[in-house]
Order: sequence, then structure tokens, then C-alpha cells
Amino acid sequence: MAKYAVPRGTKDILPDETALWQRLESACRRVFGLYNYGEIRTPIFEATDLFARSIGVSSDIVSKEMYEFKDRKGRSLTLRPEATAPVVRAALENNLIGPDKLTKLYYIGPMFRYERPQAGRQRQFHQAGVEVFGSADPLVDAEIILLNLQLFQELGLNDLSVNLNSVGCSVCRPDYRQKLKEYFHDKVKKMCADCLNRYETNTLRILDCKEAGCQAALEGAPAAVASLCPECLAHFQAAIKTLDYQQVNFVVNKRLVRGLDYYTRTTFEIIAPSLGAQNAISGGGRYDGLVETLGGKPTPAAGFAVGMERVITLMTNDAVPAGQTARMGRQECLMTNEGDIILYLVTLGEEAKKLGFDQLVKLRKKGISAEIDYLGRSLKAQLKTADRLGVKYVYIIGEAELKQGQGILKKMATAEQKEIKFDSLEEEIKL
RNA sequence: GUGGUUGUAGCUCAGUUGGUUAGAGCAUCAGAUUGUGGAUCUGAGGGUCGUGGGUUCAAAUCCCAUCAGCCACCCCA
Repeated sequence: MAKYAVPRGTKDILPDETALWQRLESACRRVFGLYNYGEIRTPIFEATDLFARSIGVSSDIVSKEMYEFKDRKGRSLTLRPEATAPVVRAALENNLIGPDKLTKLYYIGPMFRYERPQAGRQRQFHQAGVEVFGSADPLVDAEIILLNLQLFQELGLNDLSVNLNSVGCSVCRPDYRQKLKEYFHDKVKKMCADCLNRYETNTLRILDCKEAGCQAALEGAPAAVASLCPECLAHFQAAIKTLDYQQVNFVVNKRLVRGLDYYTRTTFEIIAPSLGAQNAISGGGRYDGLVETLGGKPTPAAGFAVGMERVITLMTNDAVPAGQTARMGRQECLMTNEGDIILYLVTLGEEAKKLGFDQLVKLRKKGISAEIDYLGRSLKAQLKTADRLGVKYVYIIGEAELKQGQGILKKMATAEQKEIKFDSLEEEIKL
């Protein structure tokens, strides 16, 4: 018998499996790059306080799942249980976040949570995720969900279910919490001990309870969507409308509340029902208050993370032929280098932006790396951004172009431009 | 761990024996060009002077502590 074993909840990944991991990692890098996200690598541990303040002291993660330790100088440090807070910290510390600036980052790496191990749950596990800072546009919510789905599609994952909800903002969430408290006031005594505790400390999380005995009480609970303030409702409806238009199959799950306190407005999870009890393979949403909480200027943000072990399980079970996922490889993309964006969509006005977003989605689905303005900036500012990105083309859609059904394709290097029908854009830039 | 050294705008740095409202270059943003990037010109925004105490009528400046960075040594992937 071996003298030593891996610590409980951890795993060795051996050569026969690392091939799969490498495929997953390279797919993440390729798709994140396609959507113009840049990689960031942060330390594996951070000041404990960073997680306490961001994730919330009453959350399960902070209250009982952190790998916390003191170093020799007595500083309280914690192995990261998730990466959003560290990424925000790093982005602030290195001035990556600024006014009139959209920042898109991704990360891949190990996370640590002290939990009872089970299928799909380890104490050291891996996540790949993205974060967008600087735009409150519901199209950003749609972008990250579409990105997430494209990643899973490339990996050949099937039978996934997208759950969507809105948890409101600092204005409307207190109202919702109050409504829940009223609803559960009499029922909570008959529910499990955790729910009784959550009732006081973190009321929304009662909705997350998996105890059989609690389910009946949860059925009739009021929905967060019904308590949203006008702004949050409009935001949620806009996000839904875009996802509908892009033919994303999703369900609004009024019981979807995520275990981290920083979420606002849109939250989502992608579920693989075949996995069993721990069946969420990715999750995320908007967190418009976190940057300010961690000491930055108020900055809207959104992101998601993929549970890599769970995806690996699906890749194994579903046995996708390797050749099939290589379809979107570099050779068939117009991407010359990882991270090179070849076209920037310049749009003027809401209508043009909607149309531009549709073009953006079409291009990315074809593996053509493109970007759009989410900040509502001027024509000139958008062109400047495009120039800085080093794009080969810019495609301009303004009011005149909307009417004519064709935009202006401009080649940056020569400044020559011509009118190209919306339908022909993809053909044209392959030349 | 030991010793040294440095913390002023996003970056690089000025800032007199302590003395008005802390400056410059670059970068950013806006305008010149009411719908077109780079170049130029004009203007604007941006600062807990690392943090906390102390001395003083007055502290970016002097003193103490503390935190952080950098360099060397020790050790080491």
C-alpha cells in the first residue's frame, strides 16, 4: 500500500487524461480570443478579506469553505475559491479598468473550496472564465452567454439547458428579500436547519435548497422578476429579446440564485442534466457593484466561469471525435494570430447596434474574430478603438446605411471603403 | 530571514533652508473636422503626496511607526 495519497478532494491528472485537458484548454483560449478577451493570470492566493468582502460573509463559500491560512507574518490569506474577485483586484491595481474603456479578460486555473467531495465536486478544481468591465449594455450579457454556448458547441457538448434569471439590483433586491421573508415567515419553521439559518442571514439562498422536504414550500415562492425595478426589468427583457433573436434555447428559472453575493441583474447557469446532482457546468452573470465594493469607481461588469472537471466528464461520456472539434481550428479561421481581431463593427444608434450585433454573432460563429462598441461612443472614438485593436477592416452602420440595407466596409491600411450589403459582409472580407 | 533603498496624476519624474490653489512630459478624453482612425493644433479631466501618528502658526518636505515595491546577501525552483 502506498505510503501517501493525494489529499482528500484532490486528484492527479494522468497522461491519458491530460490530452483531453489540453484540448479543453486550447478550445477555451481559441474561443475567448475570438471574442477579444485577453488572458490574465493572478496569484493562487489572496488576502482573505478580498473574498469576504466580495463573495459575502454570509455566503457558504466564505462562511465554511475557504482554505484560509496565516503566513509567517500573521497575514490572513486564502487559496482562491473563485477568480472574479482576484481579477477585479488585479484589474484595479494595474489600472486596466477606466472610464470610456471596455476591458475583457479571461483566466484558466485551479480554485479551492473545502467541501465534501462527491461526483463533480472536488476541493481543488479548475475553472475557465471571462470578465467584462465597463458596459451595462444587455448585449454584453448576451455576448457572454453566446460565447459560453459556442465554447460548449465546439467541444461537442449536447443536451444542455440554459437557465436564466435576474436578481435585481441594490434598489429592488431589498424589496424582493422582504417579499421572500414574508412568504417564508410561517413556512420556514418546518423547513431544514440550513433554510432556517438562511432565512436570517441570506434569504435568497433558501431558493437554492435541494432538501426534499423543503421543495413544497419553494414551489409557491414569489419570483424575483416580479419585484424588479423598471430599469432592471427593462435590462432583463432586452437581454431575453436578444437571446431569443439569436435562437438560444433557455428557460427563465425563478429559483436560480447564485451562491455569491455580488451578482446583480442577470444570472445564468448552464446545466448538463446527465451529470447528476452537481450538474451545472458553467455559471455567471452581471455584477455591477463589485468593482466599487473593491475600491474602484462604479463600473458595470459581467462574467461567467466554466467548471472544467465537469466539462471533461461530458467530453469523456459523449465521446466526441477529436476531428470534429478541430473544425474551427486556426487554419479555417481568419484569425492570423490568437487575439488578432480582424473586423470592428462601428455602429451609430440603437437600431444600428442591434443589426451590428447580429453581424458580430454571425462572424464569430464562423470563427471570424470581430468586435463591436458596447459603450455608445462616437464614430470617431469607435474608429480610434478599431485602429488600436489593429483590425484589418471596419464595417460602419449608421442611419443612412440602415435604410439602404448596406454598410460601409473600410480597409484600415489603405483607408479605401465601399458599400457592402449586410448579407455579403462575410464573403467580402474573405477576399 | 539579514542589510540597503524607494514610495508624488494611468506612466516617467520635478517640487527651493518647511511657506499661496502640488507641477511637467507622455498617455487619456473632447473640439478644430455637425458621419470617418493614425499626424498637427487647442482645451479639459485626472492627486487620500503609500498609510497612521507626531513636531510646527504652517508638512509632499522634519521625526517615529507601519505597509508595499525594488536591489543585494542567505537559500533556492
